[in-house]
Amino acid sequence: MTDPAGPRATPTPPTSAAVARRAGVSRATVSYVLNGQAAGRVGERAQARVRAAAEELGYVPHAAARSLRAGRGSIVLLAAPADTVPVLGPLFTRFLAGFQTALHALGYTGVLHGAPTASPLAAARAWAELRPAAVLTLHGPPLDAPAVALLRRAGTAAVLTHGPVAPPGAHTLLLDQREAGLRAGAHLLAGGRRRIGVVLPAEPGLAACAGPRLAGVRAAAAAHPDAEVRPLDLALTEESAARLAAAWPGLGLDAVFAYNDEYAMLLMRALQDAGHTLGVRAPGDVAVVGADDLLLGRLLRPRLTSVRAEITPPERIAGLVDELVRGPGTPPAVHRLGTFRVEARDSG
Amino acid sequence: MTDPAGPRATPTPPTSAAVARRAGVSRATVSYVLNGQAAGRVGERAQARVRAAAEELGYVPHAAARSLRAGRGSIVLLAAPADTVPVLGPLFTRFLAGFQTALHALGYTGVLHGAPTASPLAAARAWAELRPAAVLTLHGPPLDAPAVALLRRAGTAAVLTHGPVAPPGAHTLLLDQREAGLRAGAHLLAGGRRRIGVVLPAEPGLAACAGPRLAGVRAAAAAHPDAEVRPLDLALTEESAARLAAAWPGLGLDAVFAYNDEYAMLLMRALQDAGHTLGVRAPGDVAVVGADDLLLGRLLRPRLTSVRAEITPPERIAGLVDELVRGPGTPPAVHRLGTFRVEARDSG
DNA sequence: TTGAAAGCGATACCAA
DNA sequence: TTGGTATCGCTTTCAA
Repeated sequence: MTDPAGPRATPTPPTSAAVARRAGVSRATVSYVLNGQAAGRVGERAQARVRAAAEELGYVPHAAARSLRAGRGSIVLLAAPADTVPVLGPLFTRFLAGFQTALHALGYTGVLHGAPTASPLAAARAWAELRPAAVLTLHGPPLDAPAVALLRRAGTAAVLTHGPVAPPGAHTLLLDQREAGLRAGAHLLAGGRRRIGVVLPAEPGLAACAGPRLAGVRAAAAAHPDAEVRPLDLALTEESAARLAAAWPGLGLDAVFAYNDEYAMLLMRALQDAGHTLGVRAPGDVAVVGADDLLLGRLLRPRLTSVRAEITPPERIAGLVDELVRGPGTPPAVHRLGTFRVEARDSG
Repeated sequence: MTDPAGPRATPTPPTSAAVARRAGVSRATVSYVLNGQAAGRVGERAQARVRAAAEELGYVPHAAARSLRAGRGSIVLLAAPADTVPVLGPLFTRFLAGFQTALHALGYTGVLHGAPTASPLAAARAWAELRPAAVLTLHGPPLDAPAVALLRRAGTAAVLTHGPVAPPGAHTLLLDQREAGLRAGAHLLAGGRRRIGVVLPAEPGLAACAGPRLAGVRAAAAAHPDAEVRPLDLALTEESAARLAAAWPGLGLDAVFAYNDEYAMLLMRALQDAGHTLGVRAPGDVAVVGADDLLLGRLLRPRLTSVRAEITPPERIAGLVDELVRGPGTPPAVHRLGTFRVEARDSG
């Protein structure tokens, strides 16, 4: 009579005590053997018996109990507000993949926690419950001072947050979005453009990147007395793009930094579609620069000029985290997460 | 003399005992108050003192201790092999975002764990250490029987795995990739196409989807005695696409299901670029169908016909997980994660 | 070479 | 209405 539910969840999962009983040794011995501390302490025969018993029972150590006893957990929390994860794109997910693998190699469990969070403090509280060894934020609203203080009080050895400046006690992971705008602006200005539009996405959650990018373009323009920068609202829909395209002649712009390759393509396409009636040619009359260097930018015609982030290898960041966790006294510093450069192609 | 490291990690984070001392009550009382079990047990004044003390100390309960005591954790593990996360695209990340929010509302902590996956069993072991309330796999190699058995023995109340068929003890989350191929094939056949190429991505990690999709197209073609299906290898590079395009006249195909909008776009572009010399017009001579309904498919000209997954609302899946966790006896069943339909546009 | 036992933090039973 | 206390699973010190 087989159980229709298959192998059922045991009322009590096997513990190290169960392994000890089965192997005929004490729980201490089991612990030594299974953690590689058995050299010179436990006999060969006993070791073999313990390993066999663990195998047969399907024993898996209880991470919670272990970290409770050890006083420190091995979870590294990658925090990203749930509602912004989708828009981060392949750049973020690729980093994430490499980072988790690297952390695993160092003995940590990297975990992505999408915070459904009103305030940074509420998010920090939720994270602190897990007593993570480290917390990193890469996107969304950066941690503020109270949030950092809470995490540190909860024993988080390393707190790293993105953004231009970190609150006291937190390290900074710098992927300066201003730089993206700066590079795009400088590129366009070097190409002789002077009246630059900057797309501000209407989508929520992108404002955190969009603001600094705009500021970067402004900074680049400051060097040219005759340059002008104008923000443009755009949602990721064809209707919104058509509206913006229709208004284009009145704006008198000769270039646009479109926040992102997708927005860039959307806008460029709308300008092309409406171009005949408006007398605007893209990219002839208006240079278009995107960002993130997505595949689509290379496939569409004209090929899209794009600002690309060159991210620090995930292994390096993982190594940094490990260092900080092991030396919790390390004074906060700024760590570059990457830099930006322009991949010049046909659109501008 | 302020500490340059800012608020330092306390040697010992505040515990419920600390709160109890500060409030002048016992640990039990603290527990009652902070868990809403205080009604009719603890006096108003004591409650207020406890809450104040917790606030002042920045007390955050220790999830490990709690789940150790409770016997079950509140973590819901979303397992996705790290190396395939990047290729899942916005569809997956959007689902993830909604799912984590929904889980949070139900009192769970949804967490994405990119498995450094040698074998399903090794991955399962890593997950089991966290004693999650539930484990879901949505992509990559599905769990096999030993992996499921391990998780269940470790007390995981609900194990849900994707793929056509689940091992004993696991529920099935069905997003049948065969259906994608079936719909694409049926659409092309209905349009009069008979010699259908099916792109098999060279990128690792996609084979799990690609195989069933090909099988689906074959199934659709089985209804037409004169239909023919031919697999095509393609990597996500312009070189690979150019090679395939150059070989195109010899293949004699009048349609292609390109796995994905990106591959579709890449191939269509290559065919257009090489079309003049080859005498092949896309989409005239060859209909192109993509999948995932990415934005770029709508921006491209001609607009790309695409097979789109309509995913079950994440709240529903979260509710299902909650149900299964609370009724661990529930016999395994198949739960649809979504269905596919064709979004017909200009390319086929 | 092995075992007994303390204790990590939170909870819930039972007694007061 | 409250407090003492056993307990969850594991590690580690100390004693045998």
